[in-house]
Formats: sequence, C-alpha cells, structure tokens
Amino acid sequence: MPETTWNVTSMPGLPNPWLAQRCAVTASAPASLQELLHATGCDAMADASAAGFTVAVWRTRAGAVLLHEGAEADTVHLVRSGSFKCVKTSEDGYEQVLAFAGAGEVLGFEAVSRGRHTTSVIALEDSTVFSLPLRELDRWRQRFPSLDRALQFALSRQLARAGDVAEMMAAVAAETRLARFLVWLSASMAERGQSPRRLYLRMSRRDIASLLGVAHETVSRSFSALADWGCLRVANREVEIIDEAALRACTRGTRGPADDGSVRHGQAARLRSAARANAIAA
Amino acid sequence: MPETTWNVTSMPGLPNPWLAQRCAVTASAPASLQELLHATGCDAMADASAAGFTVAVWRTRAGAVLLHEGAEADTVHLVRSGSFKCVKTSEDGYEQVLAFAGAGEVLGFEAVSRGRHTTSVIALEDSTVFSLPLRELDRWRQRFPSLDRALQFALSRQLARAGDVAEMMAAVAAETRLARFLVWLSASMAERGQSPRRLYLRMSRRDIASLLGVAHETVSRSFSALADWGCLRVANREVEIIDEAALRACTRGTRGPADDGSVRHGQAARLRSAARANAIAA
DNA sequence: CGATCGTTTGACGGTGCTCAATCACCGTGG
DNA sequence: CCACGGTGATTGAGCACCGTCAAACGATCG
Repeated sequence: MPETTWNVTSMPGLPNPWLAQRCAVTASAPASLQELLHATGCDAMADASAAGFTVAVWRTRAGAVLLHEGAEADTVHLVRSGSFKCVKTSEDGYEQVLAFAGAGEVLGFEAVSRGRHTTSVIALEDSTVFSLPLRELDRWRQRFPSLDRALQFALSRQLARAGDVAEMMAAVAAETRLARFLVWLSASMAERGQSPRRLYLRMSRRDIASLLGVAHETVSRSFSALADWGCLRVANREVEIIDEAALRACTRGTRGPADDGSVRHGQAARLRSAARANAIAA
Repeated sequence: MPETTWNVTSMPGLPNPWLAQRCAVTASAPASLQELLHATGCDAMADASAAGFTVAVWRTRAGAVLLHEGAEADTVHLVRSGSFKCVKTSEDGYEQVLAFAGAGEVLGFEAVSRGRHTTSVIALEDSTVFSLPLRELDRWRQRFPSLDRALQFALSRQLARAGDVAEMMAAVAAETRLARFLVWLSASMAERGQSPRRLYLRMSRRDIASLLGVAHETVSRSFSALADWGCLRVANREVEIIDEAALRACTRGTRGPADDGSVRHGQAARLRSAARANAIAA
C-alpha cells in the first residue's frame, strides 16, 4: 500500500484566506467493515457478504486539516481513533468551534445537502478516520445493511450531540458552562471505556472558550473557580474530577422557569454555595 | 379514514413534571411518497414501484406537543407544513429552545441512537407531519431508494442547521445574534419560496431569546435597536427587513481573530456606526 | 537557551441580566 | 358594550458578571 502525502498551502477558489492552512493527511492500511462497525459502538453484526470488503483509512497528524470549509465534498469520514474539532472560520479570522468529535463520530455529512463542506475539521491529535466516498456510499449502504445501520446510528448521535452543545452554550454563568462541558466530556470518555474521572483535554482553552461562547480568559478563571470549590484538580490540560456531585450541582442553573417569580439574583454566589453545600454533604 | 384524537394530561414515568403538557395530535389523510419527496426539497424522483404507497400524516394544533422528551421513540417525523420548536426542559422548568423547524425538516431522529427522545417538539402553529414508524423505516428505505435519499438529504441539512444555530449563539453582542437569526430566518423563508423581506415570526420573543441564549428583554431591546438603526420595521410579530445590507453588517462582529492585536473596544458603538455607515452608503 | 505559544491572574469598564412597571392584545364573562 | 384577568412585548434602573486589555508565568520546541 503506497503512502501518498500532499500538502495544501493554498486553496484556490476559497472565499477567504484564513481557510488556507497546511494539511498533512496520509493514506493508511484499509480496514474491514467489522472494525468500522466496532468503532461506531452500534451493535450491528457484519454482513455475511462483507468478507474481503475494506474501507479506506486516512491518518491525520495533530493540527492537520481533514476537511476544508467551502471545499467541494466527495467524502464522508468516520472517526476511528483520535479526536477532532469542527470549526467555522469567519471573515475576520475568528474560529468558532462547533463541536469536538471522537471515535465513532461522523465528519462532513452536512455536505451531502449542500455539496460543499460548511465546516473545517481539524485533528486535535494524531488520528485515523474511515473514509467513505460519497460516490459509492449509497451503493455500499444498500449492499451492507450493517454499514447502513451504523451510519444512521452515528448520524442520530450526531444530532443528539448538537443539542448537547446548545445546552452548554445556553447556560448563564461561565462556570456552569464549563461544568456542563466537563460532565459531557466525562460521559463521552465513559462511553468509550475510558476513565470518567481523569480527563486529558486534547483541546486548548481557546477552543473550549469558543465552543462555550466565552472569552478564553473566562474559561481559565472558571477552571480556577471550580478547582477552588473543590470540584476539580487542574494541572494544565490534565483535569481530575474530585467531587462529581459538586460539579454536577454546578451544571444546574438556567435562566429560570418561564412563569416562576422566585428570587434569582447573584448567580455566581449561588454557584459557590451550591458547590460548597454539596462538598459538605459528602 | 377515522379521526382518532387523544389527550395526554400526564405522562407517567417521565422524570420531571414540566414535561406533562396537553397534547392535541390527530390523524389526517395519508399522503403519497411523491408529496413527501417534494416537501424535503430534495430532487429525487419517486420510484416506479411506489405507486399506491402512502405514509401516515398527523395534524397538530398550535401549542401541541408532538414529541415528548424522555418518551420512548417509535416514530420519526418529517414536517409537511407549519413549524415547530425543539426544546429541552430542565428540572427547574426552563425551556431551552434548540431549534426551529419548518417544512422538510426531520424531527425526532436523535432518538434512533438512544431509544428515547432527547427533546420535546412543540407546534408553533397548526401543522402537519409525515410519520415514519421506526419499525418499518429500514424496510421502506430499502424498498424506495428515493425515500432513502430524501431522508439522508434532510438529515444532512439538519446537521448543517445545528451549526447555524451555534453560530448565532456564539456572537458577542445581542444585536448581532438577533441580526444573524433574522438573516437566517430570511434565508429559510426564501428557500421555501416565501418572501425574504416580510417575515411573520411564529415564535414568541421568549423562544427567540432562549435560542439565542439571552434574556427575552434583551431580544426586545435588540429589536428596537435594529429598528432605530433603520434595518427593520417591527410591529409585534411582523418584521420587515428595510435595509438588508445594514442588517447583514450587524451580523458581523465576532470575538476577533485568534492572533490579531488590533483595538476592539465598545462592540455596541461599533454596531451602531456599522449600521449607519451602510445606510448612508445605500 | 531564546522564541513562541498557551495559560493564569489582575484591573477596569461596559453590556446584559434581574427586577419592576407599563402598555397592547385577546378571549372570557359580566 | 365594557370590565376583567392573562399573556406577551416594551422600556427603565441598578448592579453583577464577563469581555477587554495588560502583564507575568509556564510549557514546548526549535
């Protein structure tokens, strides 16, 4: 299997210059359908007729751009290992992070309806993806019902995750947003069989800030606050959840019920006491 | 065709009492596959073998709950006419709006991966939906490739829309968020062949506020501001876009590029002058 | 070891959230 | 017919939180 490598320093025809970034994506050994199904976490069994059938696998280095916003779409990817961020880059160069994606997640499917990718996808670490050519996809799905089921399952999860992201961004207090993000991340790790307690953040503070819709300094402050309140132990990108109940208490706190007249002033003070109360109760 | 009607005043087994709401959903005359395909906006042609094949149609009154968060999922819906809001209800009763959905959009597909619905879906006006039973869906998709294509197309668009929502919520200034929402809504109306200038908002200010992640008073103030700046004419729920260029100017404004050191102070003042500058230029 | 980037912490000012009052709109019932 | 709540929308006032700017520190990599 020849290893093809290419670098894209400029993407002619793209609307804005910020999209031009170095791209380091290489082909790797193809994988069996069985392995793809396993990655999705869907319990579908490989079809009998799938013997010998393989799907292409690509390797991406940390920081590499797997999909370019605005580029023509010919492939859908499914994460095999590693992690990615999905971003929209605006004219002034601001990177809005829409989601983080780990093993089993679909990348680039939005392009099916528009022909072009609506987001850029960037690897947060050295990663591998299954590549499904759009040209063949319909045929493959018809031939291998298990592949079809796995894809529908993954798409469904993608939609659910989009809702989760909105829920994180919608919180009032910055600490609440971060707490929700960490609980979400913890759950994601648990789903993949990793420790829900000890988290290693593959993304920068700035990326987290972008996802949550706050300034990156505020994320830093929120980490410190949650650590002060005894929820976390933070060392750079290593986060340990000390008191899950207290952290979960911090995830509560919305804009309040539509028709409730109760007093609801000083969100930050409320959060502090909530975390403390939970710490004492434990 | 008998018209079956039922009312659900309480949903036993649901985690929280706020989810219990009156539900007024009735069966209507089934529709052809051809009509379903047309609703999606996908250009797939109906299959030859689809003659006589029909899908169930439901009618929902304004305010009715089509899908209950936490309820077991057995159906996927596709909007035929009208509009809906998708909400997550938290323990304290706050309704977080995740999205608004119009004709051609998929409702309830997130449940495929989790078995239960993760959001409630509420009709904003009298509406109709195509109902696709999950039990039959895989079989139908296999028998009618055009149905399959339409569904994939709609799912893809759903994912793209989730990104749009994140983009709206991510903006710094409240006026920017509202401006993005209005531009988005205008584009949605145009896609469906309606006027992109004169908008009738089916949702309340509170719903908009929830989607954008701000207080509903702030939405009201932002409407007034955009009207003052000559972008809009606002009369209750009727909105006319007077100066699209000025409105579009208000959609710009992010947290600024990652590595740019230029001065960026007083977002509100910037917006005012941006809208004015555009108004003068025109 | 210097350069660059990411992270943390501080200070200050502005924006938006909370609370509150008012008005408009609407269906109901006196 | 108009009073009567009820809901939704608008506007104002005060203050808390977070964004902006700035500087220092730490990590990583050449």
